Amino acid sequence: MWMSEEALALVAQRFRALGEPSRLKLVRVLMDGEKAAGPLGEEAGLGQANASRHLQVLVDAGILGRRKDGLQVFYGLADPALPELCKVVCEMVRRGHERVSEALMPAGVQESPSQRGKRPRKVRA
Amino acid sequence: MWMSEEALALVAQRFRALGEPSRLKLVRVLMDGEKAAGPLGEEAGLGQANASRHLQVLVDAGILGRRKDGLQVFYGLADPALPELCKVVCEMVRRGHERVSEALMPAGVQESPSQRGKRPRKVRA
DNA sequence: TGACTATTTCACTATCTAGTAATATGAGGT
DNA sequence: ACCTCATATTACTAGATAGTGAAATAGTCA
Repeated sequence: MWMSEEALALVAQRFRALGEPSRLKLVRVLMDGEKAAGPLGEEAGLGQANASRHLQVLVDAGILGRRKDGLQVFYGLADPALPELCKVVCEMVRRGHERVSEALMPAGVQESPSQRGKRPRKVRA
Repeated sequence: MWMSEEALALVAQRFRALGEPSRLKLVRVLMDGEKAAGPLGEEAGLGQANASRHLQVLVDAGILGRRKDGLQVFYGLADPALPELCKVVCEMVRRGHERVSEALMPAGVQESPSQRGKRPRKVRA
């Protein structure tokens, strides 16, 4: 329709890069401005090696950019649309949480009685 | 700062749910309107079990909603902001792809010469 | 050059995830 | 009740990923 297989993979890559709490912490710290890898990882509560790898993932996904200055490597947001993006998702989460955490329905869509409280089975907690 | 640990996990969950090409295909199909699981999975090119599981992930993440009608289960987008969200990310990808796929820099940020073509090493293809 | 420092990479384990085939569940029709 | 269809769930395998600590690498300063 309106997207190639390859472009789809790129979009997925970006979404997935933002799909780990640790990486979101890094991004959040960088909202205030660029920061060196050391303090950045520390502020996000990550080990050094771990932070480095997550930063690499974010750079590979085009979320972050890097700048070397002397001994340090500074990271910063690579796209001005990123705060907007996070804002949209945060609002989605907020909207979603006004309702019961499961029963999120699109307009006019309602769950059949059989799914409500009938069978606890194993609801994939 | 402006987000609890728990909220961060929820945001990450949503991002991660959109971080797989198969799931993006499902979402893309649903842009036109709700559809039953069978045709939906088929149109996305997924096996039955696989589609079902991906749909569950999307519902759990609050991306999709479901409606049972007789034998069939119809899925639909659960949040009106979703198309907007995808649009923003697609534009990010487009912007990022105008440049060389690696050298995405934030404003005024430039890579040190040592990182450019010097060490091929193992660039995490 | 040589020592020092910030950062990245390596080795490893544990956890998670995608995909597939087979089975179970649940609703309708006969 | 039985049988069938649509969907969901369950093993199971293979591959990816997070986390950690030790070691290597790149850059700076004496």
